[in-house]
Amino acid sequence: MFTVHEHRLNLLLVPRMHERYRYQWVLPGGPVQLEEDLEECARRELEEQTGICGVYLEQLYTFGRVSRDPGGRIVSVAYYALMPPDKIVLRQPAETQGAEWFSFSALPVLLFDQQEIVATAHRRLATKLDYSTLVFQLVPEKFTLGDLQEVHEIILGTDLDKRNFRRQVLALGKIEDTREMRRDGRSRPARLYRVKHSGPVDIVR
Amino acid sequence: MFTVHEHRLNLLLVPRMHERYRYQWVLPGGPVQLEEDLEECARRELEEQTGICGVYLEQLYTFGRVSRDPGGRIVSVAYYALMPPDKIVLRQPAETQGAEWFSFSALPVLLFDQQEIVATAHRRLATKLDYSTLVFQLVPEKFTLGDLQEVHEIILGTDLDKRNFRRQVLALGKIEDTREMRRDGRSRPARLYRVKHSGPVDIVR
DNA sequence: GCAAAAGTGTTCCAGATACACCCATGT
DNA sequence: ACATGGGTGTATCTGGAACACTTTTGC
Repeated sequence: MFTVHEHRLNLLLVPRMHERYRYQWVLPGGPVQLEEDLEECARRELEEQTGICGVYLEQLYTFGRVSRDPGGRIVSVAYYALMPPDKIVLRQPAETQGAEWFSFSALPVLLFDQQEIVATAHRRLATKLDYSTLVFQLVPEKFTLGDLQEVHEIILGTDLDKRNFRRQVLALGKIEDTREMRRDGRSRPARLYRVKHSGPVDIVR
Repeated sequence: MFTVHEHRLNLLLVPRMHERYRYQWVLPGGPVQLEEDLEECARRELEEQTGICGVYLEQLYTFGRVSRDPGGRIVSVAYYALMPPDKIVLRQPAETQGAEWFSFSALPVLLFDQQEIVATAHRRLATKLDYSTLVFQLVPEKFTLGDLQEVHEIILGTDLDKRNFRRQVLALGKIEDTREMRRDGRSRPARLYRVKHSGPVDIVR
C-alpha cells in the first residue's frame, strides 16, 4: 500500500501477529480463503489489518521460492495498492491494528523476501507512471499540476521540467480544469484540475 | 509454450489426463511440489509432459478466480515459454506424452479459463517484443533479418517496413554478421546473423 | 519589496515513418 | 526470362528535451 503524502512516498506496514517474529513490521496480507478470489483476499486482508478499502489494487508478482519463509512453504501472490493522500485519515485508529505509514526511503528491515517484494512494487510503480494513468490514483479528486508533478518526481526520484511536464499531461486529455483555485498560504494560487472520465487505470502510449 | 514455425505462431498443448475432461487439450502444467520453486515446477511439468527443457520461461500472471476450475479451488501461477523453431524436433516422441503444436490462430476450445491465460500470454509477448530482446528466444542460433522480421510480423499481426525494421534492429547493436549466407532455394542468399552477447532477455528502450 | 510557487513558448534534436528500386539466385 | 526474397538511402514528421522569465499571492 503506497501513498504520496507530505513530499514523501510512504508505505504501509503492519505488526506481525504470528508468534515467530511477533511485532516485526510486515506487509499486510494473509492466507486466501477457499471461497474468495485472489484480489478479494488482498482487499479483505488490507481492510482487516489497516481499515483501508476502496483503493486501486493490482496484481504484482507471485513469490514462491521454497525457502522464502522459514516457517513453511508459502507462496505469496503479491498485490500493490495506491491511495490518495486525502483518504489517509478517514479510518479510525481502532480499526487499524497498529498499521503505520513509513517513509519509503527509511523503511525498517523487513522480514524474509519482503524487501524484494517492495522493490518490485516500486519498480512497477515507477515504470507504469510513464505509460498509464496510474498517477491519478495517488492524488485527491481535485489537484494541481504541481501536485501531479510532485508525485512523479517523488516516485521517480528525479526532477522534471515544469513546462514539459504540464504540456505532456495536458496533451493526454485526461484531466480538465475545475475553474477553482487552491490558495495555499504564501504563494500564488494554483488551478485545480480533476480527472475527466474517472475510470480505471488505462494504458497510454 | 510458444514457437514460430513455418510462418505461424504455434502453441503447445497436451491431452489432459485427469478423469474429468480426459484427453481435452490443455496447457502443460501441474501442482507445485513442496521442495521446488515455482519456475522449477513449470520447467519440470513442461519437461514431463512435452520433453522440452532449456527454454526461456517467464512468469505471466496468477489466475485464482474461485470458480475457474469446477473440480476444485485451483490457483495457477502461469508461465509462458518461448522456443526457437530448430529445437522443435529435438525430442523423441516417446517423451512427449501426446503433446502437439497448434496454430495459434486455430486453437481448439480450451478448458476453463485457459483461453484467457493464452490471450494474456499473447498480449504480453506482443507488447514485450517492442521493448526487449525477447525475439531472440524465438529464432535459431543463426538467423536472417528476414527471419527476425517475420517473427515480429506473425506475433504482432501486422506488416512492417523492411528498411525501417532492419535499421532499427541493427541499431540495437545486439546482433552481429556471421559472414555466412543461407541459400534458400529459389532466391538470393541471405546474410546470417547471430546474437552478440547471448545473455538473458533484457530491456531496451 | 521579498519570498514562494504558478504559469507560460520556442528551439532543437533524435528517433519513427513513409517510400521504390536494384540484386543474386533457382527454375 | 522470370519469379522470389535480399538488400539498400533519403526526406519528412513527430515527440521529447532543453531552457528563463513574468505573475500572483502572503508576509
